[in-house]
Amino acid sequence: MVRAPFYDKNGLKKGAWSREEDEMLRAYVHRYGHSNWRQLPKFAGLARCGKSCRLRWLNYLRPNLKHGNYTPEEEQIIIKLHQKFGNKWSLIAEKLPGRTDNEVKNYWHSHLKKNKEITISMPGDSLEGNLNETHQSEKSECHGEDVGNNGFPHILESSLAMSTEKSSEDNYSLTSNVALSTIDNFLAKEDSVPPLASYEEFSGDFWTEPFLVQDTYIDDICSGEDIALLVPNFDGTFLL
DNA sequence: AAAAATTACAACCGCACCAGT
DNA sequence: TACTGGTGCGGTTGTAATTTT
Repeated sequence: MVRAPFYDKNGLKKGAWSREEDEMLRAYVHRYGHSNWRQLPKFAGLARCGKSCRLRWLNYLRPNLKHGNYTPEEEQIIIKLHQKFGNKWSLIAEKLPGRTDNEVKNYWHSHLKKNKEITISMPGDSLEGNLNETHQSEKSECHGEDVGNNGFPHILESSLAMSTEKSSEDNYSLTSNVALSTIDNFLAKEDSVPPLASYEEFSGDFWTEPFLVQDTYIDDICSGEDIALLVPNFDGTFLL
């Protein structure tokens, strides 16, 4: 389902990431963080461009990410927020702990876009008005002090309790009443909600503070001695 | 059973924004 | 003020997997 790996004219690898590359990137970020994505692949011993490393980390290797199995609640949030914000995927993803903008975007295009006509006819919504209005307020609301806030009640918890079966147009109608009331509450207090719980637990400032992980995670990535062999120093040498 | 069509999603690309100089 | 480098975001592509014919 991914592009076949290949090397471009500059010798940089493109396409699908191998397990080894994932482990190298994960181990490097774990050890040194990612203050400079452009330099990172060189020090990490990866034949990738920094942009590719960043994308791989953000969309796949980051801790606390969820993959697949969107709950009806999540589905409804995406629909609602898309009505409100339009294609502001990063903004929408902020409200969905463990989801990335890329994943939300993909999900929208592959699952929800076709339901748009149904969705926008739901009562209580003034789509155009909301879009214009919220895009105006968005700058201050989402790039200011309230960025990353998350008032949505227990998405992760409810996700676990819910069936893991993928949502469909059928359960869309079944769950919409309950889900929408929850989501409306969520959206109503959106301006005063706390930061993403999952990331807060992980680190006070995910991007600038040292990488903190659970023991299980460390055990996982350090289980093989090859990992230790792959961890480079900033001077270009490698730790053994 | 095979071919064709469709779906799902990881990854790439280009552009915009921001900070530093 | 203009330029440069780094980063983030949104759109798009490529292709494996799945479904339909």
